[in-house]
Amino acid sequence: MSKKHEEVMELAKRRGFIWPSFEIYGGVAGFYDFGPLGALLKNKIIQKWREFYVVREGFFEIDSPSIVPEEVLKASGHVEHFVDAMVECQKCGAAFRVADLAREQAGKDIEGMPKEEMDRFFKKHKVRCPDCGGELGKIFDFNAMFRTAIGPGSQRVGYLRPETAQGIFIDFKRLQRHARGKLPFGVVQIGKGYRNEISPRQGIIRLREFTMAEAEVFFDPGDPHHPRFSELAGEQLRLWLAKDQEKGKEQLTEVTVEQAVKEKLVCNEFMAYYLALTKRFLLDLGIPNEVIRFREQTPGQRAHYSSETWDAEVSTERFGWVEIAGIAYRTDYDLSRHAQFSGEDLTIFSADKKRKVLCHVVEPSYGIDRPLYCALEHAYVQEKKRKYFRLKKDLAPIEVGVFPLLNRAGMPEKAREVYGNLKLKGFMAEYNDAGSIGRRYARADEIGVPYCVTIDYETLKQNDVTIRHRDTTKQIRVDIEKLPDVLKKLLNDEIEFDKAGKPIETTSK
RNA sequence: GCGGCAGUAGUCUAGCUUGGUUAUGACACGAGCUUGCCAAGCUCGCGACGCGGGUUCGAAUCCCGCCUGCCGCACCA
Repeated sequence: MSKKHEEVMELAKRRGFIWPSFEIYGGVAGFYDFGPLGALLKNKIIQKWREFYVVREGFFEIDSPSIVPEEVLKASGHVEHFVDAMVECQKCGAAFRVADLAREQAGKDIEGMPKEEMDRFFKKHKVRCPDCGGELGKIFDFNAMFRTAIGPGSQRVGYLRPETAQGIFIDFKRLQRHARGKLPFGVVQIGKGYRNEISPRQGIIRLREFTMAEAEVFFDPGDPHHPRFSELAGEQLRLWLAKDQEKGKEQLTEVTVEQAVKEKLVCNEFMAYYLALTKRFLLDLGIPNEVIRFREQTPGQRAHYSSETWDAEVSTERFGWVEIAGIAYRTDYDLSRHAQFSGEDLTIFSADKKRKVLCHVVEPSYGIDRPLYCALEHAYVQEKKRKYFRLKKDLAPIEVGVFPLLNRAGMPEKAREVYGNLKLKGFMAEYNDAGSIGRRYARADEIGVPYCVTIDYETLKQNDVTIRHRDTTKQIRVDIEKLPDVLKKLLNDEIEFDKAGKPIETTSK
């Protein structure tokens, strides 16, 4: 049992980052709420992701429904691959798709049959375990999508989306027009996805409802060159190749992005580019390089739509290597399926306008909840006297704490004034005058507040304040008029702490 | 989903074996006092037996079901 995980979760729970959902009704496994600080943190992670993919990559962001009619997910292959009735052998424990066994042993297609009927059908046809001949257990749904009915009456079948990607593929015709027919172009969607896990157990790592951020990059399969490949070509990647995994070798292959493509370890520039971008994103969340690796999925592990997939994994104390993002080469699978099922022509003109092509897709797909946990775990610091989240400044839910040194001589009033001004300037600030100054610093550290401003006797005389740095507990003095500007520069890493004001010595008891 | 163990204030915890006063303590939190910089101190206060049923005169304590968590198995497209 990992002590760190327990401490991180205890702190996260106590201070309002993460709570089990539906607690007063006993809770439901696989669901977590983000409390006030957790919601702020999550939004900052999402915002950072937007900066990477929407601002810098220039991808279009859309927002489509999370309830999806059945035809879409039939076309995408999810109905076939997600909603399987399963049965387990009671003797050897092997699990099988009910539909497969019925076809093999009774020669009948029972897809869509109610479970009770399937049970009767299995008894009637004496279906046994194909591996050991053992008795089979009760039939159960596994890993199903959440099913629902759209509207009354006819009850059109719908599902809660298992991924946001389909919303993008569905809109392809309008999106490519929005891109004015130019290739490549990318589209992203950030939103909830749903997977009805059988027994989610790893806390926030395996949720039944989770936030995902997905990008679909459309390109001409005849021209798989990323226009800005050179920008990331030199980035180092640590790859765990499928062939090494199959041989049971733990060894990682360290190459540059450029080498990865040249040596055909990664199938094309788009895939390699987004591996590198994913690495940069994780580093930017404060996750150290040593705990990041890219694992190539073996053919058996890959989803039905993918011909090559790399998982970005982060090592955690509690859960080992955790998949944070998947970079999948979806080929033209989705577009061709939707073209086929909808009857729409989804081909477009190639860059040279000489050919009609069906775009290929590379998909960097991220969970948001998992990196949030990883960022917390890797930010958690236990020092002699204090334990706190050393969150990156641009992730900290509260940016600045404002405290009066003492509750007398007009200090609280002055502190509230400073606090009010900082809020007006857009800072996520918190005022606290409870207990002693030391307690306030400790409470602020705990939730990762990078800077604390203290109003003391000097403030009242010379209109300046101290700023305290979370990581070093060092302090500087800064004029109140300059405070917002200095804080902004500090938070943006534009200035060094020691040079942002006059360093001061404090006398502690 | 199967088997084993567990669940007491915001957090940690005593009590459970052997049923019986107003459920223990600490920390945290709030108010007041105090306090010249890193969880100081004093006073007061808030706050819990996971949910439901059963046994019993009486249940935190014994029994059953459910929920949740942990461990193992299975599952994780």
